[in-house]
Amino acid sequence: MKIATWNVNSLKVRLPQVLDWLASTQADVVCLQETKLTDDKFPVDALAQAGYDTAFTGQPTYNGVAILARRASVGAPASVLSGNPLYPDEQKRLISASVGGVRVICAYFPNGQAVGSDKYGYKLAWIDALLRWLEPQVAGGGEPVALLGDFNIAPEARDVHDPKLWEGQVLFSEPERERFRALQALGLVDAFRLFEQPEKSYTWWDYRQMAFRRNMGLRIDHILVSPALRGRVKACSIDREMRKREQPSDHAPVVARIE
DNA sequence: ATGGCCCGTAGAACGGGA
Repeated sequence: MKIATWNVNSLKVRLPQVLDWLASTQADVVCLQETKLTDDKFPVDALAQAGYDTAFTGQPTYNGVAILARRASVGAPASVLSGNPLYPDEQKRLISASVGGVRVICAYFPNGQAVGSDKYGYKLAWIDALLRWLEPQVAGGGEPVALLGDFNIAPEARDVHDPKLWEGQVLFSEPERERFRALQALGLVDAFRLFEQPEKSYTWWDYRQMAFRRNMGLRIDHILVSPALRGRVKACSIDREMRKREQPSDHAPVVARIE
């Protein structure tokens, strides 16, 4: 089973690319972030025609997350839950569903804007609530858990093109990295780091400064798996191809293969 | 030295992203 996460930065704009990418990768489960679509505008039919059943939650202009499940291989998303019951939030950043025997959690962590800002405080509180909600799910004897999404956290120096420049900045500040470690302390494992990876592997590059061509990026999109899945992960990689296209998302997909 | 882009909502700039 191939599972993936991709911040598409508007599913309306990116739908043709998403359909192309689904056709070429044949991913079984895909978590999307920043759909920026209200539910009435979600492209249910186009994705169904491509072979994917969907679960989604959105709002005007901002945020929005979705889980796509390849009907022929894993069936439709089941037991769909929008949001975190421990953190009522009008921002649509979280959706989870059971797919292919895995509890798939699709998350769009808040950006935080600037360290010390209100949005930064919201980011930390949002993650703390996520931790409280996840703990029993990861520890419990239920379905194995996969947490996929745009975490808006670069966990280590090697995940940042210029760690000195980014030290203390939002996305790489110590309180954010500490929370990433708290997710790991629950038992969740960074699938990407289970394998030998190229140096300077990133998932996001600013649209400005020709950042992609210069590989000035951050690794902020992640796939974390619970202990029961760890041994079943056979590969994990960043798919840079879509970032090379015309009118790309600023994020690249991350893909993991689970046996 | 600074900021340089893209998207949505607009129906011009601006908030937000990261």
